[in-house]
Amino acid sequence: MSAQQPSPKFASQPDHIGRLVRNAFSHLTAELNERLSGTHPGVTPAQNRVLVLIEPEGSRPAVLASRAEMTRQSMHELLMTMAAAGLIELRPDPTDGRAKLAVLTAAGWDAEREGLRAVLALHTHWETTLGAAKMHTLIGLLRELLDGLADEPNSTA
Amino acid sequence: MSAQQPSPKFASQPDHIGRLVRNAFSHLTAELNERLSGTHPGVTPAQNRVLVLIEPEGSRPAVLASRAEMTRQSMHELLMTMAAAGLIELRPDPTDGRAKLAVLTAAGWDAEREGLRAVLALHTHWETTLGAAKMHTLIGLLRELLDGLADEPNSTA
DNA sequence: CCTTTATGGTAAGGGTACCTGACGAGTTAC
DNA sequence: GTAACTCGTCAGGTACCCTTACCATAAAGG
Repeated sequence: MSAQQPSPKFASQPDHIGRLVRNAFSHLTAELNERLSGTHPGVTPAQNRVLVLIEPEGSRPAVLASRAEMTRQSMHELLMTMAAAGLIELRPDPTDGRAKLAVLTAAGWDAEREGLRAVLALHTHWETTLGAAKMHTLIGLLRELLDGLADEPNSTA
Repeated sequence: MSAQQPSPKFASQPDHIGRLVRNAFSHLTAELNERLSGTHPGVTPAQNRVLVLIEPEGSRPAVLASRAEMTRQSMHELLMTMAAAGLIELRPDPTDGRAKLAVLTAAGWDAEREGLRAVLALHTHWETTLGAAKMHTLIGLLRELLDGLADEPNSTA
């Protein structure tokens, strides 16, 4: 079976971009989870992402789904959970008998603000760790990379 | 319920570090998935991560779990799936009656190599998009950030 | 030797976050 | 008015994690 273990392969693989981005993401979610654990325990990362997508007037689930790049069904489940948690309210859309509107409750607004505050704290933390200048460079490079990738017609798009 | 929608809040939130890292991670997984979809359809991201952790002589599930920073149980499930898929083989550890050794099969070695190749291709792609010099800077900054975060005694650690 | 204590795997049961496919109800276009 | 489309939603499934509990083996102490 294991006919081939020629190279060390275990040491021959330092930090590549994949591992770095993955680890940064891990740190990100871990730190955000921790920062939010004391305040709104029930608000999951996915829910937090949805919170900031909901407009003040209320948003349609299908619109949110496309904004968040997921299926209507996934968004539906997320919204049901959030409604059960009291973060949003689902009311019928007066302009369309099929549709509904997801609107933030007071608790939802609070949760959203907490989430943004946590992101800001994370930013500050990382900026302290890395230094303001380097942080600025890092953000610029990431943005440039993502813009570049988004502009490509082929592949993942 | 929605008693407070004072600030625009929808436009007032540009690219922060959280969104950037998250998006980079999304691009990463999407691109890797696509690159790997043609070759070994059954190898999931989590499995790929485990593949590179298995030593040539075979590794104990408990060791892999701590390396991957998950519970023994989660690693166990992952390994069972991978064994069913023919990527690894679980044999009893001759030096410890309780333990088992996960060893890569030929298919496992192939899958691992495909994974690494995909990461390399991704690196090349991003390097092309961003430019070699900037890519180098980006990698350096990410590594520096992660090192800095890892050195901190408090919080997430 | 024999018993306590640690450790390795694993069975049972949960939960989140996604997916596809199908369907009825309402809307829009012809 | 009916055909085509879109909306939310039900049903069912997958990947990847978790805690709790149990049993077998191993190691260490008396």
